[in-house]
Amino acid sequence: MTSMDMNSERPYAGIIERLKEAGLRPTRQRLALARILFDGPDRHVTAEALHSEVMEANIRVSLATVYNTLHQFTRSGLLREVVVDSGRAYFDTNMSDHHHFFDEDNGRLTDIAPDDITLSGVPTLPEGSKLSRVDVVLRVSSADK
Amino acid sequence: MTSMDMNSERPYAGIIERLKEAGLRPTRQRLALARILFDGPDRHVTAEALHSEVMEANIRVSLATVYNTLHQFTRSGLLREVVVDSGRAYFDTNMSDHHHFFDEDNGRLTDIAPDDITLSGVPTLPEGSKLSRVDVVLRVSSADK
DNA sequence: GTGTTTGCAAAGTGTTTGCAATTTA
DNA sequence: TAAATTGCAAACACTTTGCAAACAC
Repeated sequence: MTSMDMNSERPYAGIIERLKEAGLRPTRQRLALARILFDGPDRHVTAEALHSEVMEANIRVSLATVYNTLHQFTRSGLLREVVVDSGRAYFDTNMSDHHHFFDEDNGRLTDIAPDDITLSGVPTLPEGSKLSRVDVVLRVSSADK
Repeated sequence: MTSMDMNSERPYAGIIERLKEAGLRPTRQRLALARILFDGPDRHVTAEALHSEVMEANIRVSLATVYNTLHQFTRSGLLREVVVDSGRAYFDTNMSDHHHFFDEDNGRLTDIAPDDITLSGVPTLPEGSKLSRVDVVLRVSSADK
């Protein structure tokens, strides 16, 4: 008995519509990735990690397709990118306004609810520019040994 | 004796001591880079940009040395890295507590004084981790045409 | 002299792209 | 069948590294 009983009859219910709404054909690869990403609680993934995960589920998806899909999902508003590392891209399924802890030792991201932190007095923007987003990252080290 | 004069007679005055204090030999390459970085107002650079700049000054420094030097300076507390792009590293000569505007259209960083923005109510950290830094990035698009 | 630093070129990492083959509608 | 999507392998951008030659003290 697995914990996925409630999904086993119509495993892609909802997800198919979600992809269609985004104008993306519900292909085998996109469905597998979307299911990993959107079935369950919010997640933070890198392309490599998501690729490993989908492979472990015995679904063959190329790494190139994982990259393409992550960007399509981002463009469609299903994901957002979180910049915390100058060497790799992270994606977040939580599209609501919030911030992050980033553990520099293990590369793990954790959400911070917007109520848990307050940012006030946003300064005047440089001439002729418009604010597209505010990112707050609390960098921590886990130093766990 | 003080090293307060920034005139052209002793172009490296101060910088040499600064490198020595950091335990770094004042080589031709390090002096040239340090001068570009620390003579004048605070700056934000990428490795490529700094390399171009030093080359324009007719000082031959390899890109590998620029990378190595940026990291040595960072380790020594002369620079800090600012993470705003998942594809390249930015370095900031301003070591005091402050935040940034990042223009996503032209890759330009601008400092925000800590008084111009207030962050309150930092949440409890995950179990067993310690805060190493708080980064606030206001992403803007210049959309200048 | 001796240990440090440099430059080169090669290697490494993460990511994107061109295009033929495959799949979807 | 027409258009979208995939996978591969090659190309890319940025960064790091091994090592012999050059340099600083």
